Amino acid sequence: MTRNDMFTESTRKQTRPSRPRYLPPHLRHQNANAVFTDADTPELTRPRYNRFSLPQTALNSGGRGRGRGPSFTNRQKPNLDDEKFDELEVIDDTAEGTNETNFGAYEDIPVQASGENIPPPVQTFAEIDLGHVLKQNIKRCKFLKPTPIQRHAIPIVIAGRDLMACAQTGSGKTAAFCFPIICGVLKDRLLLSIPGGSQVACPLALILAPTRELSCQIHEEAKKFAYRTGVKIVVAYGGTPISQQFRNIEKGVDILVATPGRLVDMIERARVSLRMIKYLALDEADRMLDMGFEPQIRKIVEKMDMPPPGTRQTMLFSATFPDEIQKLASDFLSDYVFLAVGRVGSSTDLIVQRVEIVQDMDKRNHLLNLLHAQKYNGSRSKHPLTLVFVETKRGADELEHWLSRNGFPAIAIHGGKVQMERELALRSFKSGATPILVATDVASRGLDIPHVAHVINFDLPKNIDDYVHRIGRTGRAGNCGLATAFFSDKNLPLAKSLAELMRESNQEVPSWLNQYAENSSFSGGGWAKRVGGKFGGYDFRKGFPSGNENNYHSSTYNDTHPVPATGDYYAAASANAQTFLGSAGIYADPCTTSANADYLVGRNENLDGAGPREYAYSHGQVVASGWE
DNA sequence: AAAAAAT
Repeated sequence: MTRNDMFTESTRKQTRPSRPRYLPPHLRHQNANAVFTDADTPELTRPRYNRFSLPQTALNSGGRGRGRGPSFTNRQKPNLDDEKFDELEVIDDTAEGTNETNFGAYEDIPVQASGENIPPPVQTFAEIDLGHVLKQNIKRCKFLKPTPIQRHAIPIVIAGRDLMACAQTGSGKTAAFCFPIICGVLKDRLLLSIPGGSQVACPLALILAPTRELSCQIHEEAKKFAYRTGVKIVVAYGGTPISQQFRNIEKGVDILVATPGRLVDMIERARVSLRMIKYLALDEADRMLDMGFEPQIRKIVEKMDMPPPGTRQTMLFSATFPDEIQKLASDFLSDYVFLAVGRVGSSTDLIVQRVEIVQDMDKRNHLLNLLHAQKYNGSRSKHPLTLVFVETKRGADELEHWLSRNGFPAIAIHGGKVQMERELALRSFKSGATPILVATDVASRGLDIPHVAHVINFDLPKNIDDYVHRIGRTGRAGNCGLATAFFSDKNLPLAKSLAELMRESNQEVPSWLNQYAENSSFSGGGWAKRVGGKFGGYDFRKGFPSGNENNYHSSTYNDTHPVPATGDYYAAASANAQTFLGSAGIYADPCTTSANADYLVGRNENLDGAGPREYAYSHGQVVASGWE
């Protein structure tokens, strides 16, 4: 089946080229700090291309294959005179396996930068002093022009600055941090005498990722970028024997790519030391700093032997950067630049988002209908790759079996499977052998799976940021994709933020969803309020983009005790009170009480029928909720 | 309440 068949008539309507050029709200009256958009790009170098004509073009391109853009491409033909290189699998996150990618879709994307003395962006790779070998590799990787994140981030990192960047995985961000790291490692190795033959490995750079599969993916890419530089890159993650990974490390390691648990293990066994770290990169940083991960990351970054901020370079990347995560992250950074790149292939026009009301008991049948429609809608050879997200591991297994029993070859991936099964599932999906992958959030972030045509949120996530990451698995590298969500009663808390997100990305919002959103007292998906509009985030050092006078962010963000002595607070003395407030980006001291409460944590109320929860209020509005 | 990440 072609992409063409997957889109409904209403979809076509939305993607008319006549739509006005979208400008993110906070760029409309822009003056503060540096803002670069393509308006800064000289007219001659700008492509004759309008981002908003892309979906239309792509949709009508059925005869020419899947959603490709117009005739131009930023890709060269592969350089075939280098056989060994070509043996390496090319899976950089800006590629889609084909040699043609809609890089034109990147050109029109605004980039916002804030911070002190921001190094200016470049327009070409030639302007950056990366050295001869790296330039060769850039050519081999068929990168002709840097993507927006690369144009901005690479000069910042080369200049020695710390960086917090909001950018989608499909935007070329892996290369954005790998090239300057490899370049820096090459220079540092000349200056430093690395002890040889030592039992303990001392990498110069550390790249951390939240899942094993993602660390593998980054490793594969980084190896390609470092080809023939002599820079040694090793990956370390759990679920697989540690002995082989030790052997890899013993051969020397300049750049270590790792998941947190296995890294801590190796450090505690004194096989790895972080004392030589000059570069630290956290991929999917918002996940790395969420409640479950933060202590481990803090341990690695602050309590082992890693040099402190200011003596190393730290880079944080994520598609979304909630305010409270930025606060945590600023502990790791020194005088950093904040970059926000407008989303590509995530919640932009390239992904058509649909929401349907489906109650839990009807979900299976509804899914089957969708899959049937997909199957008989012109598909002759292959079923399009469909990624189905569910809430639980058990739910994933059950749905896998149920789909298989009903004639749809499906395979599940979740953290309850052993690593071999996980990798098998991913391979089987990628190859098309099992064109339906049922996944938990293990697959929601960072993974680059080419040609995912359809993401189905069988169970919607609690958090709008997770939704953004999940649908970002389709519409990669400038191609278009479809995302369908099953919205049930349980998802009421998400109504408002989902409607907002869809509106921002020029999607048709069903009237019932707007109705739910209006009636909802929830300010932002239950856990955390999203700010930043079209961007994945907004530099929290500037405060809220829209005038919320009642916030404590801009003035106190780096204060270890940010609660003002005379603040009007009330926090219930429940164990989770602080957590809830923290999740909403609000700091509260549970000992501080006041009759004039700005923030109040109520216990065990059942506001939406989804079960009793705790709620945090500000002036009568729910600002956070969660289970006790 | 769930998921991920070490054994």
